[in-house]
Amino acid sequence: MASTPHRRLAGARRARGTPAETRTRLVAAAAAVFNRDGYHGTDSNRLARAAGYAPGTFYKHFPDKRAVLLAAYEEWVNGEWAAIEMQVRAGGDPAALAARIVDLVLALHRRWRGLRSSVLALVATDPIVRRFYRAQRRRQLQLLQQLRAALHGPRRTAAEDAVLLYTLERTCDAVANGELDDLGLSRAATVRVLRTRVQQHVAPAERRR
Amino acid sequence: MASTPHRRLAGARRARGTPAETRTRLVAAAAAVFNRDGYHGTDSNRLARAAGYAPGTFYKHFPDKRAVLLAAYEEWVNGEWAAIEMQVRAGGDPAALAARIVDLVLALHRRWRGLRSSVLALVATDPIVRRFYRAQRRRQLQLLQQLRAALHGPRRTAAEDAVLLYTLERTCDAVANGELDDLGLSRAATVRVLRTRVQQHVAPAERRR
Amino acid sequence: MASTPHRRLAGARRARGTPAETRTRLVAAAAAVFNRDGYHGTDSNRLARAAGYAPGTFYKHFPDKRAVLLAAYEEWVNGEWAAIEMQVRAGGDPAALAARIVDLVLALHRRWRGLRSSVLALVATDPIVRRFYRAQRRRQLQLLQQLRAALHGPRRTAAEDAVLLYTLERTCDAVANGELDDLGLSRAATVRVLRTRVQQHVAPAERRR
Amino acid sequence: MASTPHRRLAGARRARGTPAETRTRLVAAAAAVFNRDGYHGTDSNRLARAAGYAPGTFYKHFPDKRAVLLAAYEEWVNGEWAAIEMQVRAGGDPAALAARIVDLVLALHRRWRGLRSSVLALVATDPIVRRFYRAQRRRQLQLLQQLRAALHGPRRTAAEDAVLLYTLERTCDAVANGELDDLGLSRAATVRVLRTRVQQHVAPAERRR
DNA sequence: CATGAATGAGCCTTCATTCAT
DNA sequence: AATGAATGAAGGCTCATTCAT
Repeated sequence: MASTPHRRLAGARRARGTPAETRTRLVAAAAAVFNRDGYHGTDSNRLARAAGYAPGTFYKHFPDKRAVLLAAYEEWVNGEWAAIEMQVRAGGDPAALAARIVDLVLALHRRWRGLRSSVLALVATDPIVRRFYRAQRRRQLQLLQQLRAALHGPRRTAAEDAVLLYTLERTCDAVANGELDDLGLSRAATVRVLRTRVQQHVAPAERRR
Repeated sequence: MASTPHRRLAGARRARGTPAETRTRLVAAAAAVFNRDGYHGTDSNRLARAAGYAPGTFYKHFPDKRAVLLAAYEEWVNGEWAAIEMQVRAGGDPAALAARIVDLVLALHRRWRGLRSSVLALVATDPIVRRFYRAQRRRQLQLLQQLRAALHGPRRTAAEDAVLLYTLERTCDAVANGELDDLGLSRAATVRVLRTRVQQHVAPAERRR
Repeated sequence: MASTPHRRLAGARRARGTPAETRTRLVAAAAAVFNRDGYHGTDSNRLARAAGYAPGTFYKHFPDKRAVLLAAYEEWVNGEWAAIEMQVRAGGDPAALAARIVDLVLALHRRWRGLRSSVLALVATDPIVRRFYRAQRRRQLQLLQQLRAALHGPRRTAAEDAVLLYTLERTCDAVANGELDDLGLSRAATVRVLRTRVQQHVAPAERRR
Repeated sequence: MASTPHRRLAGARRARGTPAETRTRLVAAAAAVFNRDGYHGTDSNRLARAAGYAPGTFYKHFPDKRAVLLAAYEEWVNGEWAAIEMQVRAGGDPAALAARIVDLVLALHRRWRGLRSSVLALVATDPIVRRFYRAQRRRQLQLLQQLRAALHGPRRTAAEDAVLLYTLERTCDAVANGELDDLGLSRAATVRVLRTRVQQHVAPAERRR
């Protein structure tokens, strides 16, 4: 009874779940913290603590700080695609679908603008983040093509697709960041412009105007 | 051990010019270094040395690192505007002018992509940089309106103007960053799309197609 | 050049004890170093190294350099009080007790003159140190009153108490600093004067002279 | 007329007075700034500017920052002595004289507490300041003896004189610093205690009480 | 698996001092 | 005599990362 006096406490060490669960928690917490404070606005200790772990645990699951950012971003991109695909499968007439997609993208950019900014801040200087980011873009382009095909939309060059994506992304960021409000522009009007752009790009040109 | 703790060898080599000249050198050097290494990739000592000065000199001219970034960015924006206005004054038919402006913006984004990225990296997290950045945007919108007026272009809403600017900016950044090459897209084709967009937005709609 | 700017060799040698132990070591080392070199004669890195730690460790335990000074000073004051109270409890006739207290205070001022000077150097300019310092003084005044009561000493006004404390403190500092030796005065004689002052102030006036 | 185009401006260089005047201005400005901000709270550039000069000028008149402090302090001590001697020469009965001297010392400590603190902050760590400070103390002791002689006061040992000086000085500092107010003690009562001490020490013991 | 004390390179900034003009 | 631009060592503090437990 007194033979293993330390055992009980030592044995009571946290074992809060499988490694996968821990990793998931770390990524989720990191996403939230990056989103709030920015990549350069936190440190890895804070990320670990936000997930309820000690600093060391963080480095058991990620080689470095950048790695969680990438993981969080990947999760985000996957989520965005899944949501868009769900909308596409939900069907509806092209105009309505385009509107729903714009709204969706906008909402996600809004919710995760800080995380997105964190990624962008590294894309310029970090080759690995850059490669990762562009890989996501490639998949995005493919998705757009599939979407157009599904809707029996018009032929578009890859360049046109890319410009549309940039327009959508950048404008959504602007709305999400509050940049438009700041400029005294109407958010609603801008969203309408965006919807039109997406529609015209993606939807079959039924006797336009 | 106390008394006068810093009996340094300090000294001053030369007085290489007026404060204005020094400031100019510091801003120019900072622009180049930020452009190459990114805001978070250098430090104020390096910026000073790049301009040929000691660390202390830096702080005689700027309260902190952010301040040079702002100065460098302001210089850049002014330069861009001046160049665009020069093109506008040079005149020519709208299509050609639009093309020249797109080329110009593209070249400037290409040359200074790192500087631009540095600013963007801070816009998300630093309120002062954000305010500064948006003030520039406001002026940009005004310029665009003037340009359209000068060309007797069509009526556009402010939202449309903004979306055009975002499209132009983001796509130019993408080209400048090499993102397009990376995606296997033709830079020339993309530029052509951009030119068309700008033309249609700004130029009088003479029997379009 | 960016990516991960600080891929350091960082590491941790050992976990040499509980945070409380580390803190204690840091305070003790800081007391010694301040005592030797003065507050403005060292820096936080040196304080950490003196305790056997790296610079970063210091800031895990104190928000800034001033905080250790305060901690070290508090420790010192507590030690002085404890020692005096021990003497009081040891009892003895008032004259002898007064003498022992003066000797004690003197010894402590002698041993820690540099630390005391460090605190005084900040009291004038740093509001936080000032508040702290005066709080200690208040407790000192209370202690003196209790001492007088315990000895059934004469009534004294608070002003008289304060003047006695100042006399004791300042003269002890002078002796401790070697100021008296420097002035060619006899340390023993001065101590005798002090003892008399304290005795007369604190002890019952049995047929004085 | 055009032969010496730069002469006029170059010749118009400031020549605001003799070196002695410049030095005096520098010392006066330094005294004021040290008094307000403390020795470690300003820098030599600020001292020069406060006197209306450029940084370089400062070092034409003083070998280093410490030297002005010493000069300012010396000036202060001389002023205090001169004032006291004036009071002594003004005569009057010993009790009144003692009161006037206490008031005088108090007023000067009050006015220049920051300057005094600056000196004290260095005395502990800087041998040169220490030597200087103690030389002043020696002269002070002599003055006290002369004062006692002039008043036909009682014999006192040098140790007693020193303790009186310390009491006077430290208590005046406390009053000047606001320490007493802070402790909830009456300034007037404390001053009365001080006056009595000085009187008893210096004045002939006419049937005391 | 998790902990968290410890690390130390390095960033930002200050300021006593110099020297060419 | 005065100037003031320039200096650069060093101080305060951070944070990505490690490793003994």
